[in-house]
Order: sequence, then C-alpha cells, then structure tokens
Amino acid sequence: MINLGKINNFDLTHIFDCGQCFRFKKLDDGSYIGVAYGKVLHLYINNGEVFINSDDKIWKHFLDLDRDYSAILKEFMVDDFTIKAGEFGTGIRILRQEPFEALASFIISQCNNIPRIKSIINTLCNNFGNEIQDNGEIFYTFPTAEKIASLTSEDLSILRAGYRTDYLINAAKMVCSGEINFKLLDEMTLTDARVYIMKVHGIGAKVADCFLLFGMGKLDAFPIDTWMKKAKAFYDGDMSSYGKYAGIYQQYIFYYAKEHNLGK
DNA sequence: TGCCAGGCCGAAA
DNA sequence: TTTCGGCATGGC
Repeated sequence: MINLGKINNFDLTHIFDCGQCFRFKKLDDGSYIGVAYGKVLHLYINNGEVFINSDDKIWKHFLDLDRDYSAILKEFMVDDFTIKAGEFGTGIRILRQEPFEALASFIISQCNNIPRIKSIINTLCNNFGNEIQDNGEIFYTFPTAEKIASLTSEDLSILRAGYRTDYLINAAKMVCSGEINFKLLDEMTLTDARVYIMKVHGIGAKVADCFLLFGMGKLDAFPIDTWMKKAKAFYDGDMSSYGKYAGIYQQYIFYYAKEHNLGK
C-alpha cells in the first residue's frame, strides 16, 4: 500500500457511505474497496494517514484530492443548521465518478432504497461487466454503455429493476448513438446541461442533478432548494449566497437530513 | 402485511 | 402550472 500522508477532510465512511456511490464496501478491517475506472481501489486510514493500493493518477481525480474541502467547510458552516450538517458530514469529498456509471446508477436509484440499489448494480456488474483480478480476487467493472445498449429488457430481467430497466437501456443507446454526448455536456452551463439530459426518457430533475454532480463534476448541481426548503422547516439556515459550491454543500445537507430523517 | 424507497411520466384539473 | 395515480420490486 502507498502512503498518501494526511489528507484534510477525508473520511472513508462519509465518502463511500453517504449515498453518492454504490459500489464500495467496507471490509472488516475498516478499509474500503471497490471498482472505478475499470480498476480496483482499496484504501484505509491509519493514524490519520491515507493508504491506497495504487498510485495511478486517476485516483487523485476520482477522490478530488486537489480541492480544499476544509476551506469549503469553513465557508459553509455559518449557522446552526449548516454547522450541524457540516460537522456530521465532515470528510465527504465529491467523487468524480465515470459519467455513464453515474447516469446508470442514478437511473436505477429512483424510487428505490440504497441496499436494493446496491444489489441491482452489483448484479448488473457481475453479469455484464468485465472481470478483473486483484490479489487473486475477482471483481467486475461497470458495464459499458455499448454493452447495455446491446441487451434487451429480457436480458436484464435478472436485475429485477422493474420499470427502470427500459430507462437504462434507452439511456445506454442514446450514449452510444451520440444523442447524449458527455463531452458536449462538459462544456455546458448547469442550466443547459439540465435541459439537455432531462430530454432523456426516465431522467427527471433529481436524477439529472445527481448525474451532473457526481458524474460530470458540476459542483453547482443539486442546488439549494430541494433539501434546504425542507430543512428550513426545522432550522433557520440561509444558503442563498453559496452558489459556487452548491453541490458540495447540498451533499452535506442531504446526508445530514437523510440520516436525521428530516424533511419528511 | 403494509409502507416506502435519494422519481418519473402522462393525464387531468 | 400543479396535482396525482401508476409504475416494478423488495427492504424493513
């Protein structure tokens, strides 16, 4: 394992179990392991120092290591609610997930619970992803859009994903045909990107914002209104001036609100 | 058994 | 423009 040293605002549980990704699991020794970018990532923290199984530069990108989250938190925690949310979610980093994986995952997530989302995605990968090995153990990559586009809803019936299956196949086909172009999305403003992606059948405001935040790195996605309005029923925070990193702030709020059963 | 889950679609009001 | 039933399925 490679020692990355101390990384400020870096908590494995809050990163991998806050609901932004679905393919990482906690091992008995407290480390986390999963697959992203077609590779196995295994990491743990010991005495505040982060250890990682590979020095591939993709992990610096994936883990968003160049961003100063402590500065963001400092700016974020300004009132009772944001302080509680920020303290609760300390250590979250917004993962830079692969666009198609994020898109597919959040299509599957709709009107679903997290254990079942993980189960469906696990079945999807085990059956249609590519096999890779790490220390003699077998893992599976997330299937490509091309692979999913080649399948029928009957092929995917083993997922037991219900009506989401056709949404998934349709989105995969649109990615393959170029009707959805991630590079094009990359250049767009947040507003344009929302309009663009929501033209896809089965992608509404929620899935769109999750995809844009976790899959496209559009940190202004997932804006204030959804959870803050609900949270305001319990707290008096005002997030209106925090546009720049709204997405990150929103993940703190979302995580906190969900864990505390707020906004029902 | 019944409620609900990190929703969305399409029709009706 | 907002509201609402239906949708597949299984975790709890």
